[in-house]
Amino acid sequence: MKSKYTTIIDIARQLNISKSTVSRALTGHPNVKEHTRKAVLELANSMEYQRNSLALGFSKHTTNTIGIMVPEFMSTYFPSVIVGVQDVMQAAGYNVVICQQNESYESEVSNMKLLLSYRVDGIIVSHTKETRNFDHFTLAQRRGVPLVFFNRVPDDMNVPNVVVNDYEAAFQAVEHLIAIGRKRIAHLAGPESLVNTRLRRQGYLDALKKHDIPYNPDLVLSYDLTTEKVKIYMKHFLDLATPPDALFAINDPTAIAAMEVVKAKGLRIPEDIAIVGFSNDFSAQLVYPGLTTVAQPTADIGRTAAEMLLQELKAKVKNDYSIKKAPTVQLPTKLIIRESTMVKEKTKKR
Amino acid sequence: MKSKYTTIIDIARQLNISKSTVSRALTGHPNVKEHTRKAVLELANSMEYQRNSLALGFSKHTTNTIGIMVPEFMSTYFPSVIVGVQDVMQAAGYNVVICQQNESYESEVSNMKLLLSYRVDGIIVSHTKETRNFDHFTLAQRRGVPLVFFNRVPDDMNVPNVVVNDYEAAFQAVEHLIAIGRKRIAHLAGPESLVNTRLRRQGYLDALKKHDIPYNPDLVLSYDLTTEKVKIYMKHFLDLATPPDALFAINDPTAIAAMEVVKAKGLRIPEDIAIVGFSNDFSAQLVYPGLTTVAQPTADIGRTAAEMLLQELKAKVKNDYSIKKAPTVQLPTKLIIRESTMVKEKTKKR
DNA sequence: TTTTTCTGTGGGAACGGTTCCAATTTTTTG
DNA sequence: CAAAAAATTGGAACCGTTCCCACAGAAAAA
Repeated sequence: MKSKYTTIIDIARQLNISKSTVSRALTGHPNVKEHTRKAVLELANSMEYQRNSLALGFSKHTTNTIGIMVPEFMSTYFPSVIVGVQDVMQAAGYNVVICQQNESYESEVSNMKLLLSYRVDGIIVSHTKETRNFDHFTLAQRRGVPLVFFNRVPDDMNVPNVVVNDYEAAFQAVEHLIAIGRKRIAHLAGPESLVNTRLRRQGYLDALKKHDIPYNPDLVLSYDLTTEKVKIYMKHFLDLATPPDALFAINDPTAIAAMEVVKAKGLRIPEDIAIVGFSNDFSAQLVYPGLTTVAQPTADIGRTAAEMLLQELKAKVKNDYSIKKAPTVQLPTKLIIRESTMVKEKTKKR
Repeated sequence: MKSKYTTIIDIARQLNISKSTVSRALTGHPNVKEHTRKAVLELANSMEYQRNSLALGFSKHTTNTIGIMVPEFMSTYFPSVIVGVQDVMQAAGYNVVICQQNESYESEVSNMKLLLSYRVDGIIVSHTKETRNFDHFTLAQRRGVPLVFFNRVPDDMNVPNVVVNDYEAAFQAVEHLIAIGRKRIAHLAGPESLVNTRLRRQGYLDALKKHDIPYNPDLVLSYDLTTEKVKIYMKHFLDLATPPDALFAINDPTAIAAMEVVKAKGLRIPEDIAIVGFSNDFSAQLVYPGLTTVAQPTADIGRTAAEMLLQELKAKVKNDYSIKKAPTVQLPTKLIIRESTMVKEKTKKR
């Protein structure tokens, strides 16, 4: 069955010239007579010719396409990183294909293989919460496909990455809670597998220490980020003999789910319990009361990751395989204070 | 420069057999001696062989990959449709690549060409708000690449699609506003280019008519869905001599932006103005007060679209090109009533 | 034993494009 | 006007895989 796509051979036959010439005319090679080029371009246009990227990538060993793999996109974090990536990549003449893992390690491995089998030129990644084995990533490296990580970065891979200072941001967030007079600060942490979890918890611990607040293990719980579970953990916190007067949550969905539980119990935010989240998801400003949270420059993260990948791609072409420390870029965060931690001045004045 | 990828030829050479046999062993062709197959699979494994999808697609004229194009993914609507699509497609052994248009017509055309140049087997689409010309879609059809639309469907293309009954849903939403006693119901509509806009407005108009509420053109505005503009339009509504006592918004982001304006003006929701949105975005339950809205079965929409595409792909293989009316599937919506339209019983009782 | 039917394997074309090299044509130069 | 140089074109190899065809050897049937 003849394919319905026009090929350069079709064009060549019609014009009675060789396919080499057609190819040259279409790719803008200088050595084609103006007359010929015009004829080719016109016919190509009228036949709706469209280059076959499969054949091209196959023959050139490069596809001008990069992949981006994200663990999920139900929060606004990853989508807006992606927008930043596309921004830079499109300007550089690259195509971007997006893969979404649904937080499943298995999907991650198969998406990785998919991208490699399509011979993408490079990949930008944030791994799933389940990922503990990084072989599928080193495989890409062995194949000479540059990787750039963001947000969730494997500990022991020497790979370029762009992150925020999770430690510092968490430290500041907790200090803010202390500054408004809270002493029993709970922390709902993420899964141990994520660097972010560990760094943010360390920030939490060190902020407590700096202000001579003893660390209470009862007030720290790790969980797997499935927000249904937040109900259980928050109930646990609130049922303690002396319940916490503040919560630092690993991210905004967690914080928001926690708020539901607090409100359902008839407690007031922030009077009874102040709450801080992380990432400044779109919904953080919508919930009632507005959620104090650490803003991340998502689009910038995407743009920076894309630029780093372009660097890698350029270095690769130049065969610059010098083994050096992979670069890490750290972008600034900003604590956004909203009602969930706002001491009401009015109440005091009256 | 030798590629770093293992090929079947590498394997054939090492085992001193022909590449045909290697190919057969790897693809599970029956005519291979068990002994040979085992040797091939083992060596392939240890050499980390990974089939070259470019070569495969190129040679077989089919890629086992479908594309999905969405206008944006900052709201939760499209991401959750995508999850539904992936669900079905992965089970059917297809890969899914995602393209995002940022509501730009130009991106839509170039993403379409990208997908076609990669010879995807089919495409699921929701077009941008800017799209008025559908040539890039008919091009795909001429190439024999089946399309399935959802949510935003071109008017005059005979193409399979899955939608909700926008008319009916809007009708119900407005009737609900009338039921709680509202008479001056404003409508912030979307751009004229979208079918959804026209259907929902018709639902709005007919609900008014049914309840003998005269149509007031001052209370209906079309806008381009850039939420910054909502401020202008809402101010206009609220500054009318007799301002509206209810708002039916084209979608949830619009409704939520409108709520901001209303609250900033010191008016109460729903007492002064009741508000209804559309789609039941994740944020609809988070805003204060909770937003009444029309829930769409997003994951089902994705799954259904995927199943329809699989049908098309199957029909295509069987060379079943009978020209018939393309199927339309309509999925049910559900009006979710929250505080933004909830008459407070308590207040009455007291 | 001879013929027929399977099995397993190898060889080579095909897919659509790029690219290098050689051949041809055109232009320039002496 | 011939020779040299430059411009333009054609031919063929190549990329990795599938798949059809041919063929050898083994097993089954005659």
